Parts: sequence; structure tokens; C-alpha cells
Amino acid sequence: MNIGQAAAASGVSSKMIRYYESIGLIPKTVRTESGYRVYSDHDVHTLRFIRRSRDLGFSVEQIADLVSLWQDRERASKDVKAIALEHVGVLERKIRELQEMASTLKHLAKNCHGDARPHCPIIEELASDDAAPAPTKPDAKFGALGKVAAR
Amino acid sequence: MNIGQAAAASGVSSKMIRYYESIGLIPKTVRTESGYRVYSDHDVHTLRFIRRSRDLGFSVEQIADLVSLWQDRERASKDVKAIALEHVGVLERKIRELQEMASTLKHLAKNCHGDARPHCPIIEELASDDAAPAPTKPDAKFGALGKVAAR
DNA sequence: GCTTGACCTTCCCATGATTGGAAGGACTAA
DNA sequence: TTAGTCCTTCCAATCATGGGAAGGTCAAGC
Repeated sequence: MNIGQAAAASGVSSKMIRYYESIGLIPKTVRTESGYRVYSDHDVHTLRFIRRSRDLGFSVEQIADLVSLWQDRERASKDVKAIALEHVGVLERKIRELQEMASTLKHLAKNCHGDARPHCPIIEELASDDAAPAPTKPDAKFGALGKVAAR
Repeated sequence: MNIGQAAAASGVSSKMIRYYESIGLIPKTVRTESGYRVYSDHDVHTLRFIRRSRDLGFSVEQIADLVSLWQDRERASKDVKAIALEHVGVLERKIRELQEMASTLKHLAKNCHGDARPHCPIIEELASDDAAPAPTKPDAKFGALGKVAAR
């Protein structure tokens, strides 16, 4: 199977398959004489595993751990669970952040007439002088969660 | 005021102030003879406006629009409201995505013993063969929201 | 006046996951 | 043989941000 077929069968783009290979998430494949990558059903299975993990928002680093646990018959389920729960924690923190933003904005928008006049509580809030500027570096590595599922 | 003081007063790092200048979000400042950037209280006020917008998850592009509306005394509040509400929509979509991930994972984790044995429903779900691979390109530009407030 | 240390300057690089595109080779069907 | 589709590698861009190097500037203390 060529890379394009493996991509279609797994839901992971050819580009990403090559990328995953380049960073070592998946091993280098067999090549044809002319250099084409060749994939087996087993490889496709692995790619699907990766795709599902990605759909759940796991980072590539976490996916690497999950894949190796998947392939380890002696794994302890607590190791898998730990990764999952840590990720849940990150997701929930992120959800809370976004909810705060959304609720602030909705509140402001509700009080904005939204007509042709310039008066606007949204702008006023953004421009307001109160509220501390907050330290430039609040807590550093807090959200290592980038574009989650921005596919 | 030097850039460092403006950074401390506004909550926007020096690095970011230079960056915002380079992309045209804020105008080029006056410089001292030796090339140091000089900021006024008014500039700091603008930087705070930007920081607040950023805290609410607006993209730099949206912030540019907000700043220009802020400075336009003839603005229509509906233009501001439109930007805010569009952003709320993006935030809520993203929240829903993350909630789905979290709830799937929590459900799986609840059914995982989390002990030393290998049996694990989380891994099994990731490895399961059912469920369509889903087209590689579902809907393109859906989440233009990158690292939201990953500061 | 000179040294020290804190600040400033520009420039380049890295992040994470992903996509786009160019240049060129390989394969397949007509 | 040719057209068209696939593959290859390599490089660049995204978005907002931080890190760091190399070098210039400034203020305080001696």
C-alpha cells in the first residue's frame, strides 16, 4: 500500500504520516526500489490509533507514550489511566479558561446596544484603567495545550 | 519611559511590544538619540487595551480591528458587538470540542481499573477498529483559534 | 574618569501540529 | 509515447510567544 492509500485508510494525511515518521513516532517503513513508502494493514492500524488519540487532544508526546503502552503486553493499566487523567485535567483547565472568556464577553455584549451609536460597554471595558496589569509571567508552563483539534 | 517600564506598566512583555510594533498593531514609537524606544502614558494605555483583548482570547487581527474601533469616535457599537459575538461563537465551539474530549476520556478512565494489570478500556478504545476513519479534511478553517491564552 | 551591571538594540531560532508548494522522479492507463 | 496522478525531498508559513547571542547605552558608585 502506498502512502496515499494508507492515508485514506487511516484518516491521517500523507503529510502527517511522513512527519510522524520523521519525528520517530512511527518507525521508518519499507521502501520500494524506487523509494516509495510501503504500508501494511498493521501500519494502518497504528495510524488509526494515533488518529484517535489526536482526536482526543493528546499531544504527540503523549501519543508516543500511549503507543508504546499499547504495544506492551505487560503494561499496567494505571500508566494508561494516568496519562488520560492528566490530559483530562489539562482539558478541564482549558475549558474553564475559555468559559470565563466567553461569559465575560457575553455579559458585555448583552449590555451593548449594537446599533449605529458609538457608546459601547465592550470597548469601555477593554479600555478601562482599573484592574491590575498583572505580572508579565503569571505561572509559565500552564497550558502546554496548543491548537487542540484544530483540524 | 523605556520599553521595560512600559512593559511593567502595561503587562505586555518588551518582546511582545516590539513584535506588535513590527507587525503594525501599534505605530512606531519615538526614539531617543541612541535608538531607545520612548513610550508615553497614552501608549501604555493602548498596550493595556491590547493586553485585555488578548486575555479575552482575541486574535491579533481582531485586536487590530478593536483598537481602530476604539480610536474611532464615530464607530457603530454594532461593529464592536459583531467582533465580540463572533469570537464568542468560536470560543463556544472550542469549548464544546474540549468537553467532548474530556467526557469521552473520563468515561473511559472510569471503566479502567488503573492497577498493575494490562487490561485497559482506554487503550482498547483507541485501538478499536470500528468507527469511520473520517475524511482527512472535514471542514477546513473551522478553528482559527490557536493557543488561546496559553500565556 | 572608569568600571559594573542593568538596560536597550537587532537578529535568528524554537515551539506544535499542520498545511502548502516547488522541483523532480515513478507509475499507470490510453 | 504521453498525460495525469502519484510519489519523493526540501523549504516555508501559520500564531503568539520566549530564548538567547552580540553589541551598544546609561546610571550609579568608586
